Amino acid sequence: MAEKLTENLIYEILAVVEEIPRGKVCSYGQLAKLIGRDKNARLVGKVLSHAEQFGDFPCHRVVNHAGRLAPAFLNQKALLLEEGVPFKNDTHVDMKIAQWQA
DNA sequence: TCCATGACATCAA
DNA sequence: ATTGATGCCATGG
Repeated sequence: MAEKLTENLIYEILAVVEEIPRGKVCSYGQLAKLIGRDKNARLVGKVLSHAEQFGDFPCHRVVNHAGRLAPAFLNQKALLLEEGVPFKNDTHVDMKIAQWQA
């Protein structure tokens, strides 16, 4: 029973997350806007935190607006590196290049 | 219903 | 770059 966060919302977010091309990343705000809830960036994060439980989603391709990685996602950096995402340093992605353009 | 929390965003200093 | 404050919306107790 995973659908606690408005099943509909989850579907919209995950649908977009799945669309993120390899080697690219997306910000929560950008994602929120794509699903029609530009103010619900937090919801996106909350949903993504559960996304792994719903199935296999590239939640590691989702970072905050600063290109900062998730707080409890140690493998994220390695995963993104594997996909060819350019890092500015150990904690930030080069959004300038890696941000996904929908 | 009210209050607290949150993998956020944006601005000011 | 870092910290603090404010906004925004949904969830859970």
